[in-house]
Amino acid sequence: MKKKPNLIQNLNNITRESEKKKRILSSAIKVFGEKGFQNATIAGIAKDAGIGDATIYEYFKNKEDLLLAVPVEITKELIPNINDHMMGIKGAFNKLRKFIWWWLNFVEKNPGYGSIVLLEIKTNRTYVSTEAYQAARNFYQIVLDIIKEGQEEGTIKKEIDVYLARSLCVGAIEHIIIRWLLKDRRYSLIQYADPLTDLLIDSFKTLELEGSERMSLTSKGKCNPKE
Amino acid sequence: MKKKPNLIQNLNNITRESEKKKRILSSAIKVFGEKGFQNATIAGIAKDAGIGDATIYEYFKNKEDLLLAVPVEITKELIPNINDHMMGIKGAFNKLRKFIWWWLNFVEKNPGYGSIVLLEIKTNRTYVSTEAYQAARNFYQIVLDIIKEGQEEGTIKKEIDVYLARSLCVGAIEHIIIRWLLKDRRYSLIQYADPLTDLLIDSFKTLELEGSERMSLTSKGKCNPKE
Amino acid sequence: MKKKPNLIQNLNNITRESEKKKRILSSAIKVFGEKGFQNATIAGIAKDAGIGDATIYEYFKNKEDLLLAVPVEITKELIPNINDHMMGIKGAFNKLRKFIWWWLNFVEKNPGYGSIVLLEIKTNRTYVSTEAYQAARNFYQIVLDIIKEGQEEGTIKKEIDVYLARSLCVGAIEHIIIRWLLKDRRYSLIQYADPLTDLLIDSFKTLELEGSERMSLTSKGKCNPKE
Amino acid sequence: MKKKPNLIQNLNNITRESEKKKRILSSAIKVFGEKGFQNATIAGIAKDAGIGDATIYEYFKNKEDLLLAVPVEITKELIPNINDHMMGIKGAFNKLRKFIWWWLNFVEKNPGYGSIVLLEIKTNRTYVSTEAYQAARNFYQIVLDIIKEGQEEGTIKKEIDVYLARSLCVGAIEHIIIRWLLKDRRYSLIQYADPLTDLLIDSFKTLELEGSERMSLTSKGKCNPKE
DNA sequence: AATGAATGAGCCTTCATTCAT
DNA sequence: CATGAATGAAGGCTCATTCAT
Repeated sequence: MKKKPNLIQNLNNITRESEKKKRILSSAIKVFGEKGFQNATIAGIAKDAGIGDATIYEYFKNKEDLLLAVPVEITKELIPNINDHMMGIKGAFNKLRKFIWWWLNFVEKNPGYGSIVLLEIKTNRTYVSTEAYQAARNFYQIVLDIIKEGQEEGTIKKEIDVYLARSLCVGAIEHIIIRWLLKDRRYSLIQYADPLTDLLIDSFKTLELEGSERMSLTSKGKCNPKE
Repeated sequence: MKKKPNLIQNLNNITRESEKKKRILSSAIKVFGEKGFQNATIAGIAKDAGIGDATIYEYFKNKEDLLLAVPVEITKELIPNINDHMMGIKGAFNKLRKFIWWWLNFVEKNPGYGSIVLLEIKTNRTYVSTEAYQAARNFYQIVLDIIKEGQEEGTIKKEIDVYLARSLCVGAIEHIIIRWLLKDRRYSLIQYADPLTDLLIDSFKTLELEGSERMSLTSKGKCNPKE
Repeated sequence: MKKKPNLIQNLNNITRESEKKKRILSSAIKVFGEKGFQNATIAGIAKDAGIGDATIYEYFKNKEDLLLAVPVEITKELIPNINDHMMGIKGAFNKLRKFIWWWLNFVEKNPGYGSIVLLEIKTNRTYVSTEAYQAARNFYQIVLDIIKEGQEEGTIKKEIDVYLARSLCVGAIEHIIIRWLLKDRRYSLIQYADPLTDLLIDSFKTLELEGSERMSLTSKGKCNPKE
Repeated sequence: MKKKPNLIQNLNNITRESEKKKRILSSAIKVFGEKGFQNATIAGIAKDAGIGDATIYEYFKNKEDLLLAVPVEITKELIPNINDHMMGIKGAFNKLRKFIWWWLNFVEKNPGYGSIVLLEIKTNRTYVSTEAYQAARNFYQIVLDIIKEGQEEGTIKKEIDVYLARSLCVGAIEHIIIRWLLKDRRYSLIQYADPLTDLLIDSFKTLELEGSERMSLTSKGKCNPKE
């Protein structure tokens, strides 16, 4: 009674369905990101998406499933995207700098997504074992790879535990992001990219690097060559 | 009928009232810590404390008030305690090492408290402006003071932004703790204290320190004196 | 599975929704009327209406809103109804007699509604400023109009304060009804209609009317012509 | 430990006890009158009386018992008081005028008591069979006696049903009082005494009285002497 | 596929009442 | 007597989920 399906629409069915799914996901990011998981309602997300409540259950098992779908789906696009950005960059430290900048920039542009991952998913006991949690964490595999690369190329101390080094990177980034998310968000996130990277490089770099490679890394000329 | 009062109990009358409040807080830490705020119930906390549901409302305004009371009350004891532990320690890096160890050790012994602060309070938009949130964050003022002290004594680079440095410390510590809280907690937290401190010192230290002070700091002899 | 829909039901779709609302209102009148507002429960009303508890909240904001909806909704039907009954009746006293009879008769047939208006709404401080209270009181505007009409036609003393006269009418009617509601309700209310009207007419009438018009008013020949 | 009882205090025990009871009753009238039965709390009444919650239960069985004690106790003082005021007044109509004035005046001076009787007791199904309800209603026995006296002395029509006549009086008085209680109470109640009495007298009086006795009753000279 | 009306399960909170002191 | 700390019982309300259309 509502709309007669025709051939073309049927042909497009597959894509159209995923488009509606994306619309739901988009509204979910928005609403979950603004209100948090508990305070968000299915009705609210459905209304934002311009669909009926029950329609959400056509695409997602339940409210939790919808929340968890966010990082799973988004990460699918995120990792190719960051990999694309990484191409052509040489050296672990240059890559690290790029990654940190890229991540801070992405969250600043997509605070809803950042909220969901950092405020909802990553601190919820029940989500540790889910695919969503893995997806979010796998994202940081990139950092691990960078550190390993640095060790292989000799710029990062070999005696450093790579997982601890990753914790240092990720912990600092996330800490800065979380503070920003909880505040008024009026200041820019990306301003932290370079200073933070500098600190991390100082922490990781082999001693021989002093005064040499680092020079080319710091944009602000903060480094102090030995002589 | 429940317990025969004796002289000592009578003498303790004044303290006994606050002891019941402490019993509630203790159960709140346990239950909130295990199940999270949303999944915890007042009935569950009351049962754990061995009291009636309504009694909780004699001491706390509501469920949220009880949650927020946890960091407020505990921090009151925590800061004097850590200050006490800090006494007699010389040098910013030695203090930092001690602090990290102390904090990791405390959370390992009190995972419920850690859960409440890191998983409930610190990532909740609605609690940002509360006294509880401030109490939890004020705890890290200690780190800030240590960093400033290091800059004054010349062991920490003066060009470092102290707040960024604190974010590095706190972010890393919390990241390690959160992972531990969400996992099975079967491994020890304090094992990260020294390696993490080493990484942070490398990040903060003035270049001239190479080979001198740091030698005495690392217990594991990881440092590489320039020769 | 519950009931097979047929054509007629489909045609009634629009009305069916308001029919469910009416069913809730009907149960609310019954339960509130029997137990009073405080002792009535949403669960009880829902059960009486044969629906789930939550369904009530689809149609009414909360318990209080449901109570207050009763006079608002009912009065909408009541006033046209009484106006219809008044048509074709000449003279203020004849109208007054009819009104009193109609009102007593209505309450006798709908004691639940009477209870809600007279025992819950009209004696509750918090409901004075509500639409419900106004609706219930506006009903008595009819009495005011009758009295004014009587003064214009010369049958009711012009020096009488119309509002005081209304208080006399309404106060007496309500007093009789309240007593009936609180008793076993085994006696008939409408028996009071004529005697009460006679008393009121004696109170209101201009002196010249003695022995003339009133004769035709009293059905029971109680009047005593002057000789 | 709190206060040492001495002989004199012990001797006064009996009176002191009833004084405390009166203090509780006084606070009950105040709090019940202001907030209504449901919204009033035992704690609130106890606080107003300057005693502990549990003390109320030393004098009254429960909250309901305390409410119902109000009219029972007060009426004990009220009826002798009004009887005292009635002394020396001749004629049913003069007595009626006095009674109406006295009652309106009393409520205006004691709105709390009026609220309890008219808003809580007299409209509550559960209190119909209580002593309190009877006490409140027995008060109006006075009106009944006045009407009977009027019939005996020939000033009130003998064919009037005395109970209906009482309903007319009581209904009108209470209606006026209830409106006043629910409004801001800024206008005076006693202004209604004379006009209302005049209306009632017109309703009750035997026809022969026209122009004779009524002359002396109406203060405003509204009467129309026969010649 | 899409919907929205219907719902039941669940929990916080209040407060009259009691009892040990 | 007087008390206040302790409590159990009870109910309104929300919202994720379902199902008939």
